[in-house]
Amino acid sequence: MPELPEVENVKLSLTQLGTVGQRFDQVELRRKDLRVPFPKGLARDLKGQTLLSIQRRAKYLLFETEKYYLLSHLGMSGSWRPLASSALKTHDHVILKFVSGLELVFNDPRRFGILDLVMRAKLHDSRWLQHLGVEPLTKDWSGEVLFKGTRKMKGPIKGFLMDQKRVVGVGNIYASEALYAAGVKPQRAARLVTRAECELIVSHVQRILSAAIQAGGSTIRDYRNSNGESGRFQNQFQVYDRANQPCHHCGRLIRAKVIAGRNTFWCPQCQR
DNA sequence: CTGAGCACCTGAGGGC
DNA sequence: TGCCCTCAGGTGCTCA
Repeated sequence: MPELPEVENVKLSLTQLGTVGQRFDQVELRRKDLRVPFPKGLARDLKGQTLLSIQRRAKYLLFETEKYYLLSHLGMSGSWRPLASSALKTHDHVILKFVSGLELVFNDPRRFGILDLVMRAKLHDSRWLQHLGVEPLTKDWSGEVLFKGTRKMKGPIKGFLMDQKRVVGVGNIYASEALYAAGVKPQRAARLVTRAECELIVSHVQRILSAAIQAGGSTIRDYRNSNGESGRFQNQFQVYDRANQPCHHCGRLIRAKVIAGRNTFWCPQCQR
């Protein structure tokens, strides 16, 4: 489900619910694990902590409290919603209850998500964050950084963009979309991408991620923000999930193939 | 170090 | 209607 724009929108919608400033009360764990076991003492430690902010690092949500960060990764199918008056559903695995009575439910059918609690000082050394690369929407990322980072890389440029150790937040949708916009074939060896193309790729990744954030993210099947709203950026896809449909620019049929382990879409005419 | 393949899990959709 | 197969927005691990 979620790449950077979707996680960013979950962050924004959770904040809009008025969660920040509220004090945690009970935390209900309705099973013992997701991809990994819930940390020991999660419920006990979080109780009484005040939620100071909700941040995003890569595709992780960071719930900041006085002593801890609660890390949440949505995996492929995770979502947060207020319980309000709605009934519990299957795959509702965690309920964060606040003193005010507000309750946030984490639902994740495939259970590829992660929930972890780390001490504030150890946040960036945590097993989940320590290997992460640069944030794409900051000045720390540039054509020069991409160019230098790819010079010895034999693998496809698409795989490099999706590798969270290199640059974070770009997943299968936005990698295909950005490479189309930049005119670079996704299967091209990263080290053969020119300096000028690196500039183009960075600017298009940044433009597309920003536009997708503005559009509320992309909903292919089931993505919803925490207000239950779908994204709208899927209406602007140029290549993703458009195999055998005409390119909006040249009319050639969009091709699809597994590259870097994931189904990948490109225009054989517009991308070289 | 790199890159490929596999594993983790459920549900939707297509073909028969 | 039901069964079987494939595929899905992610990422950590193992192995060569």
